[in-house]
Amino acid sequence: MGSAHKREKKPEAVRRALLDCAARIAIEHGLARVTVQAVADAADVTKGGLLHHFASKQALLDALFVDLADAYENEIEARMAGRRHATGVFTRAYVETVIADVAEPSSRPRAILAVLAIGDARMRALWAERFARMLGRHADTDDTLDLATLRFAADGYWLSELIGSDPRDPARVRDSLLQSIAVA
Amino acid sequence: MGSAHKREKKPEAVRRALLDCAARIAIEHGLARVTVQAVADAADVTKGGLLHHFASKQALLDALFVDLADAYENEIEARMAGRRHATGVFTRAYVETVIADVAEPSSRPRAILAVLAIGDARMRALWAERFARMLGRHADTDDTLDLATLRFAADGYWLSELIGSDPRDPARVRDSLLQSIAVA
DNA sequence: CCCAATAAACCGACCATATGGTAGGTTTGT
DNA sequence: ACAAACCTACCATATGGTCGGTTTATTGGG
Repeated sequence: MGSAHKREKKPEAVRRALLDCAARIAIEHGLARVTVQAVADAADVTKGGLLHHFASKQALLDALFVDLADAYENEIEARMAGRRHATGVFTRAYVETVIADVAEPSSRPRAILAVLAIGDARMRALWAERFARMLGRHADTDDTLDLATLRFAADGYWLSELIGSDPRDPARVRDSLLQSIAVA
Repeated sequence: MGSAHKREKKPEAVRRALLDCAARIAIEHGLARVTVQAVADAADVTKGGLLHHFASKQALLDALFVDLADAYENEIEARMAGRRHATGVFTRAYVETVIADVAEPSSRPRAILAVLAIGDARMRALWAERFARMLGRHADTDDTLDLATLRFAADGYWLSELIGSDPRDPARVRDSLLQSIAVA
């Protein structure tokens, strides 16, 4: 409700809340129900309040995309830190990150990212470009078809969990995939 | 334009056109732009005309879902026809079908299905249920984790092609996956 | 074989609501 | 006092949907 102007002002927190709420609505109910009003309500702010932080709905979604994509990439890079620069380092971190996303029911950056990217053609391009850059950075260690296939498998598993079509134990799938990297 | 009431009436063709146009808009521009008006325009019918065939927008999307899901399942079953009832028959047909979907730029039932299912929580449930049934029918030959992983890989590849994040040659990916089935 | 009568396909205008966005004011922080 | 955060009220448009009419196809009786 509209009482945020009487309480303490913490714009950074509100901005975060707006992004989080938009993300939650997107996974829980679908992209179509991510309206300015709905997000504002969920974040306990008025529409005007939201539009103060984000110039438009597009800006909101773009910001959400960037926010999630950054978090996602950072997580992968973080998992790579300290490991030997060898074949499959990137793929290993990638698989771990993707599987971790399905294991964590709340806050699923990957899932929301997909809902955004699949639902909107514009975001697809952004995502493709970003991913291509990320992959290019590790082309020397991870550009084989076999490794790509492992990443595909992780993505496919992740997709199946998002939809709920073929439930499998995350740990088992992860171990199975990581073992294949070791072999390759 | 609204001139369909002067020309020959072929309701079946119009119905198909409506479904096809809805599908096309969904992949090309995103689910958000699949409006009753847009679909009607694309199919060269008025809104009233569309609402005559489908009681509501939901009904349109539901029908599209059923239509695509049926076509998809039928294609898999068709690919299985005549093959020995042995380990991996279903997975083999599944992989072939999914890869064929990315190879065919026009008319991509799988892609549209995903756009629908990922974008809307309700459809996700429908898809999950349907897939579970299909899988259950072949549990005796295709319920191992290894085979599931191959299906995941096909899905992941397919997803990457939808977004355009990691382009690979379909035939190569397919052969690589099918070979793994033979081994397993 | 013709021709009403009936049903189905389709249109056009209209409606209520939801939506994204704007403008200007009020409250809080510095 | 000044600016940033936030709200209220408002606007134009888009959207899903309804309703009654018009056009085409089908069908049964003479």
